[in-house]
Amino acid sequence: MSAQIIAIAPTTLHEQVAQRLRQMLVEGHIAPGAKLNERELCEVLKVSRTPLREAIKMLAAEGLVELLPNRGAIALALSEADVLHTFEVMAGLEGQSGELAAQRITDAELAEIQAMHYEMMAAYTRRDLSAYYRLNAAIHRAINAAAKNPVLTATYNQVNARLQAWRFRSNQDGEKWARAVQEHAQMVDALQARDPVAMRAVLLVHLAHKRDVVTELLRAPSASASSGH
Amino acid sequence: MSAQIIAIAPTTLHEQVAQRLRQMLVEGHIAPGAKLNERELCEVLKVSRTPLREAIKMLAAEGLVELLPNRGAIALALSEADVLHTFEVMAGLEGQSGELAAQRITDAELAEIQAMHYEMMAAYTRRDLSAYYRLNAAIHRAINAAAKNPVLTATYNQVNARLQAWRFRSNQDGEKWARAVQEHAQMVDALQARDPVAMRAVLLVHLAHKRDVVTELLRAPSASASSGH
DNA sequence: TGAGAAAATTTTGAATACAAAACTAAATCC
DNA sequence: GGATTTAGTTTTGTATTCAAAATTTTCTCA
Repeated sequence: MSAQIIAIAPTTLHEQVAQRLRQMLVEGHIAPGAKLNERELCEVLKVSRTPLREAIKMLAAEGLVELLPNRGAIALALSEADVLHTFEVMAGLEGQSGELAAQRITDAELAEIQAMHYEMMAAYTRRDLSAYYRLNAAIHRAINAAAKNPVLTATYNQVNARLQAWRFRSNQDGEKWARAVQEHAQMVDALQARDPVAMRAVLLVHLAHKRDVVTELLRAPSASASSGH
Repeated sequence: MSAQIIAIAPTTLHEQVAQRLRQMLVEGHIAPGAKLNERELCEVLKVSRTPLREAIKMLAAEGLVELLPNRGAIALALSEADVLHTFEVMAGLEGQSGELAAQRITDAELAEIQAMHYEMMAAYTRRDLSAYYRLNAAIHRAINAAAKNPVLTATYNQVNARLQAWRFRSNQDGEKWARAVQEHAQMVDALQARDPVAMRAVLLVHLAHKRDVVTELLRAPSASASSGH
């Protein structure tokens, strides 16, 4: 009881600041390429520069911001080539996640993923984009967890964070959405069959398609206006 | 000319401190699990606490140290399970590196890797462990570079850094050393044949064997005494 | 008017100062 | 004597201050 309170207890200030900045970057409140003004952020976050700067250094190590010596930090702005490279790595990590998950998933974990899959189908049927995104992310997280490798999970999350700003606004059209849903069904099948090879294959295809959706969007100049939230 | 000087020019202090700490951690000058005393490190590195703390935060984000709220930082101390998990991820990343390298390597890059391979064979024949390590690392770096994916390279380097402290002292016996050399020959063959599947397979095996060498060492309590340098 | 130089301002980088938490050790009590 | 409490010290976390670099603005001169 008291142990739980301690576990939840407020962490250090720089940790909290890092968390909030991460959120602001991922949700696009700080635009890609935008300068992180220390004075401004101090006022917004109500902290002094010391913990703010420590947080910025952490985000730099995570690859979410870039440090320019004597010029502060700017929010990560991925070029198209960067996006392709990042998706390539993500595909490898997701593929491995799936491969390991198929080997290590428990019946309970599988049942939960199946349940979330049905919920996602419901959201898809209703064209409820917000719920769909939430469940989609939860399923991918669950697959990752089923791989039972915390290092893989951490690496995956870190690389994935850099893409979140884009995925957040990836409003795919009907055909591609249907395709993604179908791929998700194949994932559940592969997990049920405990087939690592099939699982890896599905996830590689799935990520390649996600990549195509994002790069298409990247080429459309009106991209910045669209958002599901 | 002057542009090059500027490019090499001294970076910020926290960046330099991070670099030196990284080195100290990887080379074991700071033992795994040891506390990073800020006062001490300030004196050793001749800097104030501000840039030191910023550097420590970066290393924490990289996973080289662990932050304990109100207790400072300790050097990463991997359990055997951590090492296994890390090698699993490394295998995936190296496998992908090899796969991509086989598809994208240029003739010049291949020639250089072949040359380094022969140099490594010479070092092996002379049982020159130091030169062997250096060339071995250079070859793996070259394969990674041939994959032409900077995100993959960065991810690989970051995960790999956590294992460096162990590899540094992985004094393998004759039989395993011979096996590793043989695997390297297979890599060169696979690259020459531009065979991504074979390349991936060789690297997965190679990493599995490296993992076995390190875990064996990890179980031997006298591990801390041995070192090749 | 406009390009370039110089001064003022802002902003970042680093050191110092202060506050709070954790650790150490002495002292007290049973 | 041993355990516990309490005072003292150390160490970490955060705020503030100082210095240097970069940016902006103003001024000068063609």
